Amino acid sequence: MMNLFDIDAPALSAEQILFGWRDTPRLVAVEITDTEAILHQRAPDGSCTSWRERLTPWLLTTQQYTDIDAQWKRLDGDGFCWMAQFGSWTEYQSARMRLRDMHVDVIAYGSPERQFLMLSGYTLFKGMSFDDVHRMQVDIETVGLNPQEPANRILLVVLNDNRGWSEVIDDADEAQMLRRFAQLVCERDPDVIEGHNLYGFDLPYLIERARRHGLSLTIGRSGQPMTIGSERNLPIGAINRPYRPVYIPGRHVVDTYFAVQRYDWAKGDLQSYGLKEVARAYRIADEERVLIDRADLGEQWRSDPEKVRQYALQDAQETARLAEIVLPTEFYQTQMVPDTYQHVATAGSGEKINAIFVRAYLHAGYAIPKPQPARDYPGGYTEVRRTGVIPRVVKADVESLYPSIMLVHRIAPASDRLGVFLPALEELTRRRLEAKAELRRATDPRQRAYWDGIQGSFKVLINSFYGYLGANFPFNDFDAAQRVTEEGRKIAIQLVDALERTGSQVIEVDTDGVYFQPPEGVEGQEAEEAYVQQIAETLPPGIRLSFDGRYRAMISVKTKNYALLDYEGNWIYKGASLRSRADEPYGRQFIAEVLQKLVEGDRDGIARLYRQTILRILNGEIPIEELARRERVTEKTFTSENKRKAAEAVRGVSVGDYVNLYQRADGSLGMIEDYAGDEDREHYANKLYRFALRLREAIGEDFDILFPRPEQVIREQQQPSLF
DNA sequence: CTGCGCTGCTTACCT
DNA sequence: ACAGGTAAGCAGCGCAGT
Repeated sequence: MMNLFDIDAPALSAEQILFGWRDTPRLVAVEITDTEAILHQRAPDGSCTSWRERLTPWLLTTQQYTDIDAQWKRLDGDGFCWMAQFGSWTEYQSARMRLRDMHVDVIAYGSPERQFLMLSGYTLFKGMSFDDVHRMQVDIETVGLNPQEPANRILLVVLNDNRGWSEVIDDADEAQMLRRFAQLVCERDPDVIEGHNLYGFDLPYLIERARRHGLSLTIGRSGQPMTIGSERNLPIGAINRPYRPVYIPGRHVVDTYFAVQRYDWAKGDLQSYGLKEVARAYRIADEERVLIDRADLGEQWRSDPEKVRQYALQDAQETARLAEIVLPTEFYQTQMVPDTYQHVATAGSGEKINAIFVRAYLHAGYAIPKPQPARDYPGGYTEVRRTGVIPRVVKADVESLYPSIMLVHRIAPASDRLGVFLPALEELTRRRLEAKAELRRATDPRQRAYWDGIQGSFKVLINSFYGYLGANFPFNDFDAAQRVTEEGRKIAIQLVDALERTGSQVIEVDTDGVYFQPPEGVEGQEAEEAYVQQIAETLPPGIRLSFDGRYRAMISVKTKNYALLDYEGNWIYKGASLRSRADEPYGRQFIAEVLQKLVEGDRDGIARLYRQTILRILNGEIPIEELARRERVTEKTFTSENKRKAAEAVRGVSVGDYVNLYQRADGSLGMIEDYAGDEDREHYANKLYRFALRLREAIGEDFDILFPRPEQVIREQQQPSLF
């Protein structure tokens, strides 16, 4: 048996820190028994081989607990400096329970796959591209939404894979269908199961219907059943969504419904995450898409089963194309992170970096430090210098500002005794530049997709190194994080000075980017790029400034709130006050129209639009969908005093869902599904005024003339002779 | 009693 | 369980003025 600590482990190279020290290529799964790990390897011809290795579950504590039966090892350093190793997963779990009852500090990962990969130095998918693994899409169509309702049977199951195979399973006998489903999955033996809302619908539905027939869906790689795990949280940027994962031992279950939300988080392009809408937005919908209203699927199935089959197959194929957009980043990260693809696709980026660090520390026999307690520290530099309509605007930004600062100034956590932080960041940066160069060279679409996936997986990790410093992780360091932002602010100010010294008008600076109007004489893209290059040369070594866009006009409203009009006539809105998805559509529409007229200089048009909109609201001419606001139902919705009215309206809606609420004339809130012609028109007229107020700084002195209070608009309307 | 400004809490956005 | 900064909405409070 391998013993990591009795011999001096050789120091890891930067590549080994990032990818693990085992070169074994093409591992597609690690499957766990009580005492063993089964490793599955897929050869280029598609055939699979497997072998077994010993599993030694482990946990870390800050002191030795001799009454816990384990092999205890002292790690070098402070913090979590004792490692307990166990002969089986059962023994590990009972020890973990005991330590939990003792309320002692412990690092104990609940996933045996992760534990095995961390200690062994293997990672999955080495040397493989996204399409090399065997991916299967699953989609089911049912009579209803509740599988417990006896009549709500599964009508059909569609299976599709990336080897050009598909099958639609339907049968008058539901049990027979379920058996066929399990048989086909086992025969085809996929590595990855993909689906849209798999965790929330298809897989739990299959499990429940099988249970009703006394069947167990044994579709694991070695014939184990599919199971539902306990509730976890999916980090989607700053918010968390509770969900219950489904596990199929030896395969990776990935849900494109979750993946697309993570993918869209920073972009915010999508209004809805339903498969049809997403497929349309990403232009991957079938050209001859069959559409069916799911409410009467049972009826459709009776009258035109072929149409339903076609519809379901298109769903599965669209899911496959969606996966190719939203999942490669997570797939290629799995080549680095000691965890399964399924976990990588649902873990936060800080957690992934942490797993890489901890793996390297344990390999060296080093202890894992305790995290520093949280404290606040200042962040990026933000300033608005001009508001209103500004023509001929250029955007320049510093590429990878914080990672560059960490590399140039050698800023790393003080607790990083082994020195993995900067080498890992350096290696990621170097490899990303390489991948981007390959991407530029490649012409074959598959090659391009591969290099783009690779560089994207590096980018996400690179951008998370700074955030890691200021979060609750073992190697956090708030002093280091503060030095990074301090240096960033200096550079931003230096940039502004250089621009203004050379005759530019700076409009807005935010952290690492600046919008400005270049000096007279700098006309056209070529001249603008040369000018940015000239400014770039005034910045410190290792800090790269680049041209990042040019606009016919910018309407600067408030910090982090502005609209851009490009030279093709497209608008880009930035900031919550201009583009919040929560805002009432009529207000967003109003703001968009005002901005358009503002850039055209049509002030009279703005005044007319405002008055007409108020009158349309008061006359009930605006549909309720335009008046309602979108809200996310959270735990807080039901516990916070601020949300009392909303809580009453959304009773029965589950946490995590979005609802559309409108205000009734009696002041209460209602869901638009229950709309009864009782909206509070006065409230919506006043709200329009508040939308206008958001643009006050951009409008300037005319504001009160263009936007009188709604009461006054009404008075003028009643005395038309005065207007 | 009403209206106003303030605080605290929450969400949604930007880099 | 990557970060801080900004805008905006709502409820509740105290205060001033009626």
